[in-house]
Amino acid sequence: MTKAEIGEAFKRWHAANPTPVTELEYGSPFQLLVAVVMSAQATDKGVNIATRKLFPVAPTPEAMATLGEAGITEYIRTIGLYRNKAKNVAMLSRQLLERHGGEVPRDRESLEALPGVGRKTANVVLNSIWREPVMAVDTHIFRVGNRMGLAPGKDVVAVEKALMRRVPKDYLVDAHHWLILHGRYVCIARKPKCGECIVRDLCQFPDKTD
DNA sequence: ATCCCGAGGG
DNA sequence: CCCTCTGGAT
Repeated sequence: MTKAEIGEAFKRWHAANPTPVTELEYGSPFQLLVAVVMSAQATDKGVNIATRKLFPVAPTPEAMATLGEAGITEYIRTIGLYRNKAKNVAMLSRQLLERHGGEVPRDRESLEALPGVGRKTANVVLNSIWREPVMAVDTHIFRVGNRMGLAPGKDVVAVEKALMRRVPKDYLVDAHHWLILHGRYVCIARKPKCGECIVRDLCQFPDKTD
């Protein structure tokens, strides 16, 4: 895609959805952090079903640490990788209390030092809570970036760098959510709905049969 | 490179 | 049945 085509694509996504937000349900930065950790290789819908019961019981790092790994497990058994996630969320809550006064740190270094938090999750927190211009590249964005020719790359870091370089500055903060939603509902992994795609004419691989 | 790991869709 | 879902740690 050319620079002009990329600008046009984001212009359309912006027009269709001016203020995109995550579909994860949360009531505080802490809850967003926990929800994102739990969303690894799982659907937002599935995470929301679990957190709707978990967050009222454990809305804060204090309550979550008290609930503990075993307690958390009972609420998230229906989510994939639940053993790792329960352990990470319990440890992460204790670490927030011990090192950060129970607050979610704003810098990437501190975030990535938390158990279960890697580059992608740290970027989601920085972007969703403080609207910082960073790109969290997940399974959807990696696929869309490569499939469209928007941001080709062999690994997620390569795609992240390509997006940071190619997405127009004015659209960078919201680009994460537009790309996620596009990947989730239109540019689906198995069978992309090219017939419903608003950027089809800008894409390098539109499905001609659709 | 491998493991973790349930639910939903096709 | 197989693939996918807002990955991270080893």
